[in-house]
Amino acid sequence: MESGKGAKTRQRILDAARVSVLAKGFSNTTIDEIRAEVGLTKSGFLYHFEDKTSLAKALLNQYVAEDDRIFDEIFDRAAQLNDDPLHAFLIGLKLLAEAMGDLPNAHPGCMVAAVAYHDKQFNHEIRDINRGALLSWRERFLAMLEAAAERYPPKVDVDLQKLADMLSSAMEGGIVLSRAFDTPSHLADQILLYRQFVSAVFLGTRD
Amino acid sequence: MESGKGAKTRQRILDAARVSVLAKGFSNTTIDEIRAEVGLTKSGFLYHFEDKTSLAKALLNQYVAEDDRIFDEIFDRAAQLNDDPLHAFLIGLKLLAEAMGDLPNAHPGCMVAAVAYHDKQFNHEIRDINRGALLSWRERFLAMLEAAAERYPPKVDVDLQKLADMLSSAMEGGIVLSRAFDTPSHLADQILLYRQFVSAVFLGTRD
DNA sequence: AACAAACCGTACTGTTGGTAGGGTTTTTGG
DNA sequence: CCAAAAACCCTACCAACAGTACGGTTTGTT
Repeated sequence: MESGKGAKTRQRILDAARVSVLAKGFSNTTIDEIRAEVGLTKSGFLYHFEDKTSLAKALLNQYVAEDDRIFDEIFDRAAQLNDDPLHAFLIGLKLLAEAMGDLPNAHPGCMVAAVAYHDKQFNHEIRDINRGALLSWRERFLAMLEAAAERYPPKVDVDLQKLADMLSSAMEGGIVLSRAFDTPSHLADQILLYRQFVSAVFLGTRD
Repeated sequence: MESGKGAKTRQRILDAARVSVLAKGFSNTTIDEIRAEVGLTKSGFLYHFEDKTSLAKALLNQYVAEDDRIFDEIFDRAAQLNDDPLHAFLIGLKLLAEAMGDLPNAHPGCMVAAVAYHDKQFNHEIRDINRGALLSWRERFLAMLEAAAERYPPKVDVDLQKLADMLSSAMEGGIVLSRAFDTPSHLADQILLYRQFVSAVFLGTRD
């Protein structure tokens, strides 16, 4: 049971760090800044995280976990709304677009991409978490695509694994656009375009 | 005529900076590191760039310019190979995928995304360059899509501007995947998937 | 030769990440 | 309630880095 006071402080550190990192990037977020926000001394901070890399690791892990929860929620609900695997996936994508429309900064992709771009700076452990998250998303989406493909023979010759990766890619790319233009809707737009492609692949473009 | 010795040194600084920034991110690239690579003293470096932000600006500007050149080259050549606007675009996408397949790190998207993620750290000037680049890509791709749409009535109800942005998004997302998995081919794959979507939009999915 | 551009040298400031180690308060289990 | 462990605080320090300041020297151009 990790419900002591320390766990709560640790979480407050992670919350403060998340805000700053998503706003300014990891390197531009200082320990002193986070420590002040939480109301700790430097020693207090270092009691919870031995160094900044350790903080990055915890931050990324938490993000990935939260992400899995969100995906579970959305696609489970979509599956409830429609028994057909393809249409459940399409409904899930619409729900996903809605969910991401307001808060692109809250999406884990931000954190994953932020880490992917920092690259060499981080140790192997963190890079593995990153890669692992992308791989788990691939498996998740691929399973749904394969289920859809069984009932609907694809009308476009695509590699389903790449098509699965395309959703991750669309989210990462959509986040870049959203941040550059400072308009969150771009992320939702890209997810919906992906949805149209999936629809075209399995259902064709017939009116 | 900017062909003096200073301009050459300046370029050597930019070249060295590019390598480090793409490998480790901007914040993790030190002036001292670049200076040593070029064989300068710190004073010598600061003679060419008054501070690190000025270097970032020059780096981004050069990247965007180089990018425009590459796009010009590829899509001009594609237009030569086929008079039809749609097929010229599709050919261009294939050439683009080939060109990006080997060297995803060389793509400006890396730099643009790196800046987009750093965000607040940079001044408005740099953010504007970034946004301007994405806007110019949008216009470029949109023009080709509109030309295609005139001859081929879209079979999928898509906003052409968003479809234009989707290519930028696919490249940015593809770069994230390529870097995370350390396999350059992901970028090419995502461009080719985008190509298949464009084909489906204008030509349909009929065999 | 004159002048400016392209550097070098040195010394210094402030911020940040991180180390070291002892001290104090708070929480918790027996 | 009491002892031990957890959760902090305090002070001092180091090294890396960005940036300032400013005078001096070399190199290229005309």
